[in-house]
Amino acid sequence: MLSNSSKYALKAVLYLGINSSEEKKVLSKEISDRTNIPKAYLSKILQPLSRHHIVSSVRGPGGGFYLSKENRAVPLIDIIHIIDGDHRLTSCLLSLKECNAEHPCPLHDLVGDTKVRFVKNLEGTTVEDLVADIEAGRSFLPL
Amino acid sequence: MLSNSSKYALKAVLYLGINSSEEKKVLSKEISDRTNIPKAYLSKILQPLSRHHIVSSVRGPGGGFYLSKENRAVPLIDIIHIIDGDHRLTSCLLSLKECNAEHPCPLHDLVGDTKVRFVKNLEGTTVEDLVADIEAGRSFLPL
DNA sequence: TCTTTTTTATGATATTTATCATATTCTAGG
DNA sequence: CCTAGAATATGATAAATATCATAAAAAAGA
Repeated sequence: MLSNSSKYALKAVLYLGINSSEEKKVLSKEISDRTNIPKAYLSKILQPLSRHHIVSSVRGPGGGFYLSKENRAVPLIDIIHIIDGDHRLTSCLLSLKECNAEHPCPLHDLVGDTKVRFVKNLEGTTVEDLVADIEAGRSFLPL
Repeated sequence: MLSNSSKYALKAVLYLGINSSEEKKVLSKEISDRTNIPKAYLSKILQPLSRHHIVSSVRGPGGGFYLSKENRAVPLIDIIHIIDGDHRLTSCLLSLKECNAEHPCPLHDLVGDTKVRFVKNLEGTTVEDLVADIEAGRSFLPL
């Protein structure tokens, strides 16, 4: 469903959503320590996120990672697409190119709209939505 | 979601569902040729399926693989469990051990019951159900 | 401009998954 | 009981993913 890497990406972004701001930047080492994501691996994941403006970063002393207002408005699906590409989530259960609603593979109706709805949820939910849930105690920050 | 191996397993079982019977056994080579599953890899997948009585097999001249009446009544989830284990399908989206409905991770409600329902469908659907769909033209056999 | 702090980039290793190859066991038939 | 046809078992290789390590670039401050 999701690769390890995109799970880590989501965790890291959520950590920044809760613990960072333009004024309070966070070191990758801190994210790594608190979330138990291996340090060097995390760095490799943060790079494309930074390049694609999912997270913000400044280097040098006093630098670090943080989420800007714009970053917080990013839909979750973008994070997954950047890390996993856009095929992994949407492809047919049997990885058949020719499978669709009009010409369904045998498993097609077993997933039915469930996967479609899940993807729609990922498109319609932003980072700040999840941060709000965590801050309201409706879910917990994965550490 | 599903490993390559369990996709192959499902395809192979469906091929047998359509093309085999107690009287008409099928060589692994034929399955491989028709479904484009690599021959040696397919053999490795058929072995645990045979051991767990998901498919039937006899060796020696005139032998091969086939589905018995009992094999056809096997729910799909069994095939996936044998190949992938039972964690891959049911685990939390972020692979968090502590995630559940009362203590949900931030993504929990995005999947919501959709995954639960999918698994229920896999439990409630048998090989013969899918074979019937294919034979009735409601879906196609993946070749 | 030098040093330190931090991200960014690149490359190396390890682990898992997928694939290939071959030897072994079983069974039917001559 | 010998031979050939098949599944079964085991081990080797390749490719993808995850992880580790280090060097380079940028930015701030002295």
